Amino acid sequence: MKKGSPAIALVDCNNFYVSCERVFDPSLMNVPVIILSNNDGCVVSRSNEAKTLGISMGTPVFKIPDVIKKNKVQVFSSNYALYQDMSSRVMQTLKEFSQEMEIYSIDEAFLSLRGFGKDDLISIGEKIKKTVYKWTGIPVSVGISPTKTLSKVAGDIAKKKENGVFCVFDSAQTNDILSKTEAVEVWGIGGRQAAKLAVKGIFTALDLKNADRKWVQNNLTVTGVKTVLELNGISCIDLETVVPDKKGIACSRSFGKPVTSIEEIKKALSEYVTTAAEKMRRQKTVPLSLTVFITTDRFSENASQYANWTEMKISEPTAYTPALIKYAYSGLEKIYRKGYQYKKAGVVFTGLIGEDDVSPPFFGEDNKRQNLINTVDVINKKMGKNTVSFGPSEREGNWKMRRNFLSKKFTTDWNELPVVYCD
DNA sequence: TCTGGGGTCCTAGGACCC
DNA sequence: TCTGGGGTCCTAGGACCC
Repeated sequence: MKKGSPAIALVDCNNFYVSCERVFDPSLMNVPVIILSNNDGCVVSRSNEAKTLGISMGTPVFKIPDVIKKNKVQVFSSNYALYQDMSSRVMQTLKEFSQEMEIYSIDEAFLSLRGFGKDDLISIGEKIKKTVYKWTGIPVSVGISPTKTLSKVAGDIAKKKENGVFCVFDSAQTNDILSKTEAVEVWGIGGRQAAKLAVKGIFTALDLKNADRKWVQNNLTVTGVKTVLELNGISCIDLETVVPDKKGIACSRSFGKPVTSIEEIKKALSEYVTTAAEKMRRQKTVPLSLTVFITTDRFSENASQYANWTEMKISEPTAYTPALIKYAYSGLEKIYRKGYQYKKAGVVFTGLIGEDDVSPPFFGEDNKRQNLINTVDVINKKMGKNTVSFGPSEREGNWKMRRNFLSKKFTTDWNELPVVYCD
């Protein structure tokens, strides 16, 4: 490998949500732990011990009571406030190792380590792992290669290595590991594409690497071609070092229990709009349109089903929460039908443009609104979510999310800080 | 009783235009 | 027998990711 060649590290937090819980409760070490999705629905994070028990990703928790009971599996509701905060700490730490970094998801980041030799890379990887663990308590694994796609493969192998680091650069070694990787495990290849590939006799990542590019272009589009190139060590998916503004912002939730009245759905919607509007203001954008949707429980075989959505143009684009709540209500009134048991509702804001790009810009009355909303944002940031809110003041009811196994906000609430006892 | 949520990118096909 | 052709823009839907 030449000096100055591209090297990309994928740093991936191991079983991230479980690891966050373990930082604050060491008794969870070495025992099976699972974290549930919103409403305590599905399993979304598993400790290695839980994986060994055969609990798979996405399993509805109500289907595995026996496994949980028999093996004393520790169960937690999702504590996103905690996970997001721990994620920021991990990312801050990673920044120490490279100026060029892409935060890819809550628990993954790509780092450019261009210019280092292979021996250096392994020791840098080990140092990253040690430092993140020391500073945050979160275990990570590190995969390093010339492209993002190969680094993802390397990262999977790193998870099984003692030092948690794996590098792939020379081509014989690359071919060896790709021959042991199924095509469907490659980043960007899902179940549908894998099925198409199988028909063509492409089963492993190595088969895919050597596939006919024309055929791939015609059947898997340019995205597939990029994947193939990256497997060949040709980097064509760049690091996104600046976070691009979101082009759409959505907020939707399943209800804790079925909801029938429009009034109660309005309570839910006003909270969802509030959340989405805060996000839009944070990136200084306003929406051109809003979609509202509602649906009954698609899993319920007995109940009668209904689902509908409506999209509205926002004539004077704004991220002012009360104005957007009004839009959402009017959309809901259009699609709501009496006599159904609703299970989920949501809002989607699309066509987001810079707040300075709207004409006319804020003047007069709008200026007052702007000041008000800024103040609300500051208070909520300081004192906690929904300290001040718009919409119905009463925010309880069937629609509220179930979170029966929630841990504390150890890092984001003064009243719930962990307590350390010393003799 | 009980089955998550939030994004991105790409393409086919329709509408429209000259 | 025979219907013009080519370009752009928009959108719905599919596929993927964590």
